[in-house]
Amino acid sequence: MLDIQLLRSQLETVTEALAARGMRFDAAAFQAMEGERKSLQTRTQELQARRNALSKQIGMLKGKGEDASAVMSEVAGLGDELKANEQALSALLERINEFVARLPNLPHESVPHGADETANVEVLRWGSPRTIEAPVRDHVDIGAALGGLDFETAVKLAGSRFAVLRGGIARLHRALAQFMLDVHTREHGYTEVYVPYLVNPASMFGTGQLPKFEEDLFAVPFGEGGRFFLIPTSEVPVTNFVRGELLAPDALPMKFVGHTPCFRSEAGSYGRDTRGMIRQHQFDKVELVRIEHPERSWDALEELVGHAEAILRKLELPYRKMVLCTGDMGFSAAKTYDLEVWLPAQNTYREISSCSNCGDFQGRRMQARVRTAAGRNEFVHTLNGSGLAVGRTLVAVLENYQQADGSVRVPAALVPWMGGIELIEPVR
RNA sequence: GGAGGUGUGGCAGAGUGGUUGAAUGCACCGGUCUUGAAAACCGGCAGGGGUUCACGCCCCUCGUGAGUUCGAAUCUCACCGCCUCCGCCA
Repeated sequence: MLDIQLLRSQLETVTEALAARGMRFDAAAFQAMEGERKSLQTRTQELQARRNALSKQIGMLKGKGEDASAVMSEVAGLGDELKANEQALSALLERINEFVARLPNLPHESVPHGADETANVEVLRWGSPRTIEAPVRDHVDIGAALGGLDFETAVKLAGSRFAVLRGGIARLHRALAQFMLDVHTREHGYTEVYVPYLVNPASMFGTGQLPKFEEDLFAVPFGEGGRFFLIPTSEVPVTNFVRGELLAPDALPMKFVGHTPCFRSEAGSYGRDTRGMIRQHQFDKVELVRIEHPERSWDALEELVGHAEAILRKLELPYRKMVLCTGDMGFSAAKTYDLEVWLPAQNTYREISSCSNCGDFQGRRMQARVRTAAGRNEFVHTLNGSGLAVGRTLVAVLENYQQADGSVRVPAALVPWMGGIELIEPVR
């Protein structure tokens, strides 16, 4: 959520910044609502002040045993107008709030300008694609040959965009997640967390999925009129740890790593990535989340990306590091690095991690603050990044480590997590 | 599922219709004292918003939302969380 004070005082600057993100911001509509709010609020508060003063008088008079009926009838006359004003004001405030809640975060000054992903900037390329003896097969064929990747059964069980894994590939999938968790906890200082996969609407608001992106989520009705949402990323439950909290300075930074399934409706992505497990309704992800002091968050972002990169390096998977341009960033992000892994079958790099600093955007939505040394309360800065998307890492390993005989080598760093297995062979 | 209790500032904890946004303690900040620290003492200290050049004035907030009342932390209702007991299930 943007600071409404900023909207009031720097309307032009904000409008420009949002335009860079491809967001058409109706400044006139906002100003109209604000003008109305101002007069309505002033009038309402005048009436409230009058009522409070008169009521206080009644109290004093009655305390002294005097007659208060004249004052009482005067204050009674205020009732209708006051009530009407209060209702109009709260309705308007709700409208303004809803309006502001749908505005995305402002890009950091270091973010390149551009309309879409073609304007993203490559800042680093690591590793070189190994030579694979022709023909190069994609993970779907590799998985089918191994008998470990089964989309037909998944369709029977659930539908398209789901997968069933078996044998060595299922094991590989588990090993990858465990490996990532162990590296981040042992080597990068993150605290492992286990969290709910269903969350309430307030949590979804806190990280920015609601109110604007409800169609991307799976909802589960519960109780009378209540509902849960399936998390689209563990960023949601983990970041919301601090919702509504006023934290002591020494409580920060908080560094969490969680492994959860993620659920996305993928509404609007109908023709895209229909083959294989690149884009699924359910996938596992190991997520890094950091709650930071405002002045530390930009350093923290660089660290965080490095932690995600470390996984790719240990697995010896070639990747490149991109800075997303203004037009390609997510709703809550102030700056985002994407890590893209080399997929030989697609002969290109594909996103496997997205690491963002959200600044105070989520902190303000969550009302999560930290008491600074100066005694002021500031909204915390929040960061999150995939470290990594497990399903896509599985795809990357299958494709990059495929061998001519149809088997798949296990990356050396992963062998201990595979119980010593170095080669994935067909399921019997 | 049934019965009862409870939800107040960073924390603990008073407050049951009227000059209470809220006693007190702890924590925190400033000062006195001290070579320094501690202790003691003095002072400050909830958040958000409106208005003002400023001093200030005003409004809202005691889990959330409705309601009663001239006036609600205090009364009523619903919801949410927590605690205890009973039942049921693992």
